[in-house]
Amino acid sequence: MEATRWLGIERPFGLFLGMARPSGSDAGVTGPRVRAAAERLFAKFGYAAVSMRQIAADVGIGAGALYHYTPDKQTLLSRLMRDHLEELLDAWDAVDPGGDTVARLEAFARFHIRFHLDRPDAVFIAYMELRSLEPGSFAAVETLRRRYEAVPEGILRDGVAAGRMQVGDVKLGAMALIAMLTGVNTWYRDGGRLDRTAVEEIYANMARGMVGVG
Amino acid sequence: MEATRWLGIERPFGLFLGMARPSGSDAGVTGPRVRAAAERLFAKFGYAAVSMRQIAADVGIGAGALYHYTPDKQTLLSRLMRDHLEELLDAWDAVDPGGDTVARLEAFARFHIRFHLDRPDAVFIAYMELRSLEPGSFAAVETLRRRYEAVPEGILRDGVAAGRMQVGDVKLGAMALIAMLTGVNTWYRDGGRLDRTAVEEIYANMARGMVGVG
DNA sequence: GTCTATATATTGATAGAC
DNA sequence: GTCTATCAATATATAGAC
Repeated sequence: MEATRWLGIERPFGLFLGMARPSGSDAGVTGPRVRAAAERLFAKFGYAAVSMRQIAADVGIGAGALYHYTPDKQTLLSRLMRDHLEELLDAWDAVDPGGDTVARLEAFARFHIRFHLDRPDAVFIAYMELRSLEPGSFAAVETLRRRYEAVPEGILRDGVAAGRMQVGDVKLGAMALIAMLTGVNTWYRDGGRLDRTAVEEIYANMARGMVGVG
Repeated sequence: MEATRWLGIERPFGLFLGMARPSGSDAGVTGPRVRAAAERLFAKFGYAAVSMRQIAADVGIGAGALYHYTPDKQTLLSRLMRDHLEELLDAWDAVDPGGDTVARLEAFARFHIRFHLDRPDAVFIAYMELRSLEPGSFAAVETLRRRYEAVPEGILRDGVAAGRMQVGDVKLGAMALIAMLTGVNTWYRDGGRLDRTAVEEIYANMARGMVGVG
């Protein structure tokens, strides 16, 4: 059977199950690969420094073919950032233990470190490329970011109200906590002196001390 | 007198004191203006996104004239970063109170916030454009950054040795402290709910709690 | 769904006039 | 010290063949 016939003729999808797919067809898998390549390259070199050709080359397709998966470069960036923050919010909702405020604080600290260490590229982009967003996307991302900041803020407010925590200012305490925890991404490397669990434990203790938990 | 004569004829420098300078002559002041424009634009849009033409336009000269002040764009960036970190180290040496470890910790926290809030553009560049540096410049900047990290590390080590502080790991405590303090730059704005002194006070307290100062 | 070819704009850096 | 003109490279995005 000639390759040209394979490529040119439409066939019912089921015919390809378990078979080598014709090389021109990657329905459903190229999209995610474009996304992954963009995330990796944007994090490594910065949005402005990465060309659509670089992304295409990383995926293994031509530059023109990229535009079947995103209308433009800007949309590629803004979708990465929005999806990252929405996933972050959903993930916390799924693990929030509720109840005791000190327990929630510790759970938040451990969750934040774990989630962020698992996605260093997305985290870096979400913090560094805000300036590369057009106004509309920027506003949407800011809203999501503020919703996440409200999480530790709520925990601290409850903790102070319950007399379990002492902090000069709840809002500042939340910002300080997030900055401290996110900072782990700048130095942690797998295989280093301390593993993730040890790091989580140490930071959870510092988080407690920071807000006056005796 | 014709403008062409003013521009074309060399004159002793003293002749221009107190007079309007001929428009083509800015000896000694254009250099710093190039530097300032680059710092502002790199911080706002990112190194890769800023063109030499943009910098020149901001200064009010043509693109070609820029190359009298820097051999290339990369040198402009690396000099900004190195100078910033050297100034940071010198500034701490000038205010380090020495002696009591808890007093030094508080002094460091206040100093770090103050110094960084005064130079938001340089700080942002120093943290975000490491990836834009060529290997040689990168190594030099990393060395300076590590020297600064050694400051809080030394304070914590002394504090733990003196039994005044408790921290799970000295190195992690130093990194957490720096990240927490630098984070102020992401949200602080003059004229907001709290002024700089109030912010310094609150963060100094959180810093103490973080390392177990009772 | 991918390719090649291309339109149009912009980039960093240099040369030479004044 | 600044200007104008320019080179060679590269950018995003589109059009149309297969």
